[in-house]
Amino acid sequence: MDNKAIARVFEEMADILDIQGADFFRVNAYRKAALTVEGLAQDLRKAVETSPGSLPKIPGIGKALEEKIVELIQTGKCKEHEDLKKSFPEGLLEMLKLRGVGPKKVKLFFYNLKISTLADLKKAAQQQKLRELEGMGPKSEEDILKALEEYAKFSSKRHLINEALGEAERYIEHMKKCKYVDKIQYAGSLRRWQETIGDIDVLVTVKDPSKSAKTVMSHFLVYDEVLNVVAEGETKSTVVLESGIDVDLRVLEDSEFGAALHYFTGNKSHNIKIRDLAKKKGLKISEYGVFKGDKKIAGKTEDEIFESIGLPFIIPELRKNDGEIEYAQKHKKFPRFIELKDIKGDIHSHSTYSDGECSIEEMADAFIARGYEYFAVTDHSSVVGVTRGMGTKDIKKQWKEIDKLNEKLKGKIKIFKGCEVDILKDGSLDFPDEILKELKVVIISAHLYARLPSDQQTKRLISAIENPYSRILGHPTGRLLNRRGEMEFDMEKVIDACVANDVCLEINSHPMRLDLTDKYVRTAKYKGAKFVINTDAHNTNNPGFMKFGVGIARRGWLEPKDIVNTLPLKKFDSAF
DNA sequence: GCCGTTTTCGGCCCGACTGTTTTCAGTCG
Repeated sequence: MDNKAIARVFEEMADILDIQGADFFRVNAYRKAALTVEGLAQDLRKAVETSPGSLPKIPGIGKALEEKIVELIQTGKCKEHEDLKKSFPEGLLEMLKLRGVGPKKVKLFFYNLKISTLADLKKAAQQQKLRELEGMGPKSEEDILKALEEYAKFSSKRHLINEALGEAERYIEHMKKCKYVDKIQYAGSLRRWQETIGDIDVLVTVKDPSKSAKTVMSHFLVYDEVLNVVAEGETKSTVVLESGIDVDLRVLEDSEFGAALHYFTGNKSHNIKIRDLAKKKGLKISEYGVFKGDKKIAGKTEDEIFESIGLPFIIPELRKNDGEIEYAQKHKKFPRFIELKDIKGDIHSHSTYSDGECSIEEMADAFIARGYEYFAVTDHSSVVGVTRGMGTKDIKKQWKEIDKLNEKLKGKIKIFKGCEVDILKDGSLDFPDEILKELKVVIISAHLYARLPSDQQTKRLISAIENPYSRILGHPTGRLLNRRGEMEFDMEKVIDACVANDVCLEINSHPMRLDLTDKYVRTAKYKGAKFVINTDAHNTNNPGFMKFGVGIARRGWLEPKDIVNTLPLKKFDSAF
């Protein structure tokens, strides 16, 4: 049982306990533990193997939860979880996913009307039986039907970051057409550059709030793409867009903007910790500001908020209560993390020589437009049928074309010869050495045999990493967001092999991949790994994905020196 | 269930909006 599965068990236990009406703080402890376990880079299975019966101290995991983790790993089950499940029909938990339905309502429906599935619930709402229950009325029935429809339509998929960002930017453009809008900024998981996005939070300040706040709010609701208005208030409204994504708008006074920006950017557990710190200093922090008694002492900027509790500014990407607050307390200063402007080239791209949509020259123009000094063409090797990979003849033809283009584009951009060569089942590479040795950028990637047993997969990857021509391990876990999970292998051993063999780990910026992800990036950094951030561009628009990879790198605490393609051309050419 | 410069008990972030209510509980973020 891996970390993710353990987290799911804790989450499920929290849900069941919640419905049963268990102590709120106990329920919360399970939820917090689920989040913590899911975010851990360290594989708990391994921790239990090395020292059975005990785990390293993990914040939020005490004796009881630690025992459950050990039990889950050793037996695949946990007695208390099984017992809880027995007391409950399965469908009950799915009801919690409906908008506006929480544990109390599920309990109400189940114990009064024996409703245990979404289908039952729909029937009861249609037959107007829900309104007979305490606290329910015709409107709540209508809301339930709406929520069921929404759930069926959009399921529970999270949104890819490029889609969410596009929606946010278009919405903000719309808002800017309202003349009373002053400052406007998206916050939330999008501002943290999280890999997938649940909903979009937008904050605006208005000029002369008493007169114009209402106008701004109505402007928010009349956007073309709004499918549904979920909530509508004076300072806060929520809508669902046609694409299924929620947008929350908060209307603020200028003096509150920093406090609100901080509050709506941090994840829940970062915010709780910050508020807790403030409390210990005799202060109170809310989205409206920092208060000492009744007196407001800060709120206009985020800097003020951090300053009020004696911390340096924490970049949005780190605000997930993952050690950033403790680091800030201890060091009073963060290193300068990687930024988009530090990237000098993109060394993973495709052309019509394999599954790319554009010629090498078209790709070159796209990279020149981004101000890069170099890029690498790394088309696929032949084994992956769907990618129309290159054979030996094709790649030699490609070299000639690259040589010609390098003449033509001299002074504008340098094109490096490369290949995204497939890792075969036994760990050997899909091109012979005499080809590989001619290449500047050899990316080794696994596209096939994703389901090998973990041991065998680890061996396969390490054997490929040990090939003297390997330079970059491409999209290491092979996951596709919302579509398929990570390959199973021993990440720590693979990272160690990369460090030992001077192979860089790729942060693949494609929004569907974002692979490696932040937690592994951080582990790898502390093991001394080097990284590249690439877009895996298949057309001339894809180079724009670079910012997402940079976001992941920042979330993983990377500095420019950790990343090879921050090197200017000459240094890159001699050092890589 | 977790945790401790309020330390082994008694806390545990804080506020907006909604529907069903005549003052509030539930949900959400």
